[in-house]
Amino acid sequence: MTDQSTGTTITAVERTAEVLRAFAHADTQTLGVTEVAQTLGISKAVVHRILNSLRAPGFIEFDPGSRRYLLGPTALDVGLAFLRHVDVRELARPVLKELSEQTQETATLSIRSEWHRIYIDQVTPAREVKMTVALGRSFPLYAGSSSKSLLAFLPQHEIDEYLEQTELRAVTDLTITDVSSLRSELAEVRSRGYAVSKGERQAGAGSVAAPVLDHNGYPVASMSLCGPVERFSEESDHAAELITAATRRLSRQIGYQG
Amino acid sequence: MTDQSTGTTITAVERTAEVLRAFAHADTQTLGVTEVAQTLGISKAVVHRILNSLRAPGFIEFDPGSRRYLLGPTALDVGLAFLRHVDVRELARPVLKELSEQTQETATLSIRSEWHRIYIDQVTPAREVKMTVALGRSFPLYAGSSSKSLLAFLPQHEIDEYLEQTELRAVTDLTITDVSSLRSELAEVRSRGYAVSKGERQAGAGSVAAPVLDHNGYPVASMSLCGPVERFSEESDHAAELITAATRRLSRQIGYQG
DNA sequence: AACCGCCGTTCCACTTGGCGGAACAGCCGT
DNA sequence: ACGGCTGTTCCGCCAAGTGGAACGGCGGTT
Repeated sequence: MTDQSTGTTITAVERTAEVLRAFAHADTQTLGVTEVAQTLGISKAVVHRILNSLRAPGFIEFDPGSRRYLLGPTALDVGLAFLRHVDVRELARPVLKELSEQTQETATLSIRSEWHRIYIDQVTPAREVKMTVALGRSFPLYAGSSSKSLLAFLPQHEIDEYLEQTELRAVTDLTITDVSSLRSELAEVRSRGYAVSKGERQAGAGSVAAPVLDHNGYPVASMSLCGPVERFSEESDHAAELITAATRRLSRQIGYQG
Repeated sequence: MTDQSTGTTITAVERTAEVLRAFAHADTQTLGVTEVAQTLGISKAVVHRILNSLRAPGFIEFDPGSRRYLLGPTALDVGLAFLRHVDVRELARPVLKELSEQTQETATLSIRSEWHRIYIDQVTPAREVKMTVALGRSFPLYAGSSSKSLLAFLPQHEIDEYLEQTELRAVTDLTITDVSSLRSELAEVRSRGYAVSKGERQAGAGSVAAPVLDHNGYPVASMSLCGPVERFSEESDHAAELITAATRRLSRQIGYQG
């Protein structure tokens, strides 16, 4: 996807886009002609004509009570059409590649499936000692950084439900198996924005993971960087930085507004 | 709100709106210039310029792989801005009036508040023997058609959680107080699309209710028609028809796509 | 490899559609 | 009633937008 356009543009169309964006970014539901004109630095007459042109197709409505304008339901149609087509795996692919190259570690993408977590993609570095994960294989939602980064950002009642119904069986010697310790760890993950694991899911494996959040702030995926645990002592701060920046970018792309 | 515009319009702006709508209504994520031009009956050169103009502000993106265009994240921004300001009570008001006039019964609007249901609006007919409800008063989420129509359409795990923690105390002699009977009733409500109550919440009161679903398919409100139970024996099929049509319309207005 | 059809992109002459300043009409507060 | 502010309309002007056609690239077929 490229957003650099090189061809001819139409000023009236560009102004239309700016008018719609003004409504998207406004604190108030309604905007007046004069207000929009001042914000965008174009004449009232032009703004009025643009708004008028957007009324019949339903992008804009006029409130005669306040004599101001607001977004109409077609705005929502178009927005939801965008959502229907978002495929997080496709969006994440180039990001995984970039992360793996930058760190020379394995980058993974996981999603939640019911009360489990599944790896759905990975990019491994061109190096001999590295981690690889089994795509499609399911792991418990409490063990490892990818799991924790998903679990931590679920709505509280879903976390509670999960912790209530799940017996925290050790996956490795280092897995957190005590509920109140896990709750503390989840609070830490939320506060930091990313999760760290050193041998909790896979003995000898270190990893850093952060969630990809959707427009509802719901964690729809988790991205991680992982490798042999020795390498992760030195790299973990840098990896954390990269992974949070990458997931933040992806989150925005799928509509997250936090 | 009025969508009949009477002032001057700009052709380029109108075409922009049509281009965006073409993407919203397309079955495929991507559309080509030629395709859009044919659908809308305008020249390829114009379509190309419109799409190009919408790229920098993020409404449209170009996929160099397929050489086709798709909606960009600004489309979602604008759509979500519409959602931020939707007031279901305001949207529902004219519909409540219409329903009450058509049936000569009381039309109500309820929302869920935690594990309760609250009446937030009503329109009563000009007739002496009629129901009125206490706005703002809270009722259990299992008793009465409005409650059942909200509960039935919650995600399964929320239903389970509610039924697990709630003691089904009788509100009237006819209230369902047995969990498995209520589960059957909820399945019936989901299958039918509406709920019926005869004396379950209020002795002597009959009602038909259906949920208003948002863009996630989540029940954000419930609309009902209610009156003395004798009148509801004869009217209930007709009322069900009206209430489901009305809630379907409202649901679509707030982004429901089922 | 050459050819063809199709597509997105660019070009350019033409004309009318879009522009913007200013006037108008309506609304609200004093 | 008056004044200020807003949304709406008017109208002369010209450049912005138009659309047909050519161009360049891609993929499939022979």
